[in-house]
Amino acid sequence: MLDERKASILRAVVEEYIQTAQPVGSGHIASAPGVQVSSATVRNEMAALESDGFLAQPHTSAGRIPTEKGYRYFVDALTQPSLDRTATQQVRAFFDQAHGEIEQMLADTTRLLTGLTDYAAVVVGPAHEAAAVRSVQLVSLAPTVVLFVAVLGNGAIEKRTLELAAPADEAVLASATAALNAAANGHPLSAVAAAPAAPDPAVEDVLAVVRAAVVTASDDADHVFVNGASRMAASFEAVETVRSVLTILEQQLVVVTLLRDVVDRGLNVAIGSETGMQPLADCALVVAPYTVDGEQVGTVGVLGPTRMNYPQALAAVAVVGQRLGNRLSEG
Amino acid sequence: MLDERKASILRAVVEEYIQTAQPVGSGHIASAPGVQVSSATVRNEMAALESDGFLAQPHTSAGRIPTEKGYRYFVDALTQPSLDRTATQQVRAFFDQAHGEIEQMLADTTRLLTGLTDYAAVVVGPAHEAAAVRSVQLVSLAPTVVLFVAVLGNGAIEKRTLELAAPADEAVLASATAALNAAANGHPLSAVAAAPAAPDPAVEDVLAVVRAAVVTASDDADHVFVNGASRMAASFEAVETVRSVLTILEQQLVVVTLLRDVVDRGLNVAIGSETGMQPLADCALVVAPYTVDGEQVGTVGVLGPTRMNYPQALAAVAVVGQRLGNRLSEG
DNA sequence: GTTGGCACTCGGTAGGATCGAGTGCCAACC
DNA sequence: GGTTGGCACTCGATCCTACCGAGTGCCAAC
Repeated sequence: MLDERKASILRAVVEEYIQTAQPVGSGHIASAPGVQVSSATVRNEMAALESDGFLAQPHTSAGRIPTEKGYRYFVDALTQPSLDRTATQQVRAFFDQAHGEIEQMLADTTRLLTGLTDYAAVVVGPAHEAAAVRSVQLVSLAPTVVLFVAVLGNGAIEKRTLELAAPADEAVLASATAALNAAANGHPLSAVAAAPAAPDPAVEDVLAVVRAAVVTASDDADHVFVNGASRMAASFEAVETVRSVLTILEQQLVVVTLLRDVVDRGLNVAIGSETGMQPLADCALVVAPYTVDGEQVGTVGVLGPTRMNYPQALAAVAVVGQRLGNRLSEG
Repeated sequence: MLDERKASILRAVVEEYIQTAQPVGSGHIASAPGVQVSSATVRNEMAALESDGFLAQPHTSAGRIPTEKGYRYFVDALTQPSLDRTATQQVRAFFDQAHGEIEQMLADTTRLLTGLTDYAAVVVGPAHEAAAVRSVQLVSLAPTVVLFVAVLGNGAIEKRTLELAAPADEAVLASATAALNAAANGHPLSAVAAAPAAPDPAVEDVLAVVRAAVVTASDDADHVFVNGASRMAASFEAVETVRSVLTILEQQLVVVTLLRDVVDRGLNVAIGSETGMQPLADCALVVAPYTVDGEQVGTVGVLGPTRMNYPQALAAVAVVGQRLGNRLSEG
């Protein structure tokens, strides 16, 4: 698409702009290592890159800045980037000591990612729908209030508060619990809905409530972890931009959908309008799905300005996603 | 402390400044309702208020802005403020339809508060330490990995992943579970640690691990819910201020401590340096503890700029805290 | 095709004038 | 004696102008 020289000039512009946030002129590029032509030639090439839509000029007598298309080309042309030594060590250390609750671990993973990249990090956890149920229990909280608790194979817990029409005594709850365990154990949570009708009407009443409660899907939002939103404030000059981006990050459901969309499109980077969200026009999103036991169950990602350090972010996200998947597969 | 006229001038300045964010001059005050003196008199009074430390001048020929001391006086002089009709309705509607998981409800409460006030909202949930255990269960996740799950009386769940030295079979876990239930049922979680030694060494091995795991206090951070951080970006001009405030809000442990400190000092408003946190110098925090069954178990609050709408924020926080306590007491 | 040269553009900065909101002070007033 | 109108003064904000310089596009020469 682009000849070798145009490509390397584009790369130099992107790299310089990422670093300085200033429009870059032909002079800087000409004196950059790897470009052995005069600034006049660079100017010609830059003019061509501009008319091809890779670069833009804020105003006539300024340098060039990359367009979304320019960033896109730059990213696509990247060779598989790798993390530097200390970062690799940091990731290794993190996953070596990681333990305990899966939620805690996912939350800590966002912290790891913000630490590595200095951008906002997002981790979408495994949907509970898929995990096998290990144990189900009904616990009475008040005469007509019962808590349904399901322990899933990955250590997550799914619970629902149930309101019963009539009080249920311990014996009823116990036999309902037994029936639910029989139906669900080893199966996904939805199997609870298939629990067979119980002969005892009191027990059946309880089972009916449980069946109904289980089909209302657990909120996706339960499984999103966001960290480092404050880093957005360091990425943008305009407080209004910061506000609108933060507003997006606060809507967990939107965040999940966003990541899912990007992953489904087979991308690992979404730049500006590629995110499909107008408030993220000045942002770029780098994502990587992770797999547990060979199955893609979640996503890790970072959100930063379009002028983000793509090589570093890509490497960090890829490595963390990989490691997280491994860690969850053993756990 | 201040004579009637000074007080009403100070009040007028604070109200005007809260609304406009501009230094307010004597002219505006003189033409304000409730002040029946000329601007010259107002000037004299304002000069006095300044030398008493209630007002400050950004520069010589500008109007006055309130100091922390000025805000403090204003807040202390407030008569118990009340919410307007629509807001009251909103709160009532919210708590009427509130149901389900306690965590979900607390999270939704932060949304209610940001909606009411347009400031960042914080809710600290009841500590799990105090709640009575309703049920305890050990669930095997992997040969040497067991999940300890305790259901608490308020519907919350406390869980710990345990690593056993040796695999434990179902029978061992069942009898350990029984022993734990006997020890803990109806008592706070810490009672688990007092479970008597079991005769069977295999069971006792498991119990030992559980006892050890339970004493490591569950993280306070589990119980903090923050919402509306994006509103901070609307409150400040300087992106750097926004960043530092967001950084604070991201550290859940810091937020809990902050609220706790303020409540412990018996305050319901902490202005600027009263928060004790340098990055919050331009912020004010309005808090209210809430009680469940007569006992103070948590806190709700909003964080905004020092020039926040104190009457509204105080009313919202008070009402929401009250209602939340009631709701949790019945639940 | 590449390069040095050159006229041109235009944002950014600095200096200067002006404006006006607001002040402090003072003399006059009730 | 407290209050008030008047007045000189201050100083940030705004606007204008000049100027600088980084950067451009174009062209003729290599």
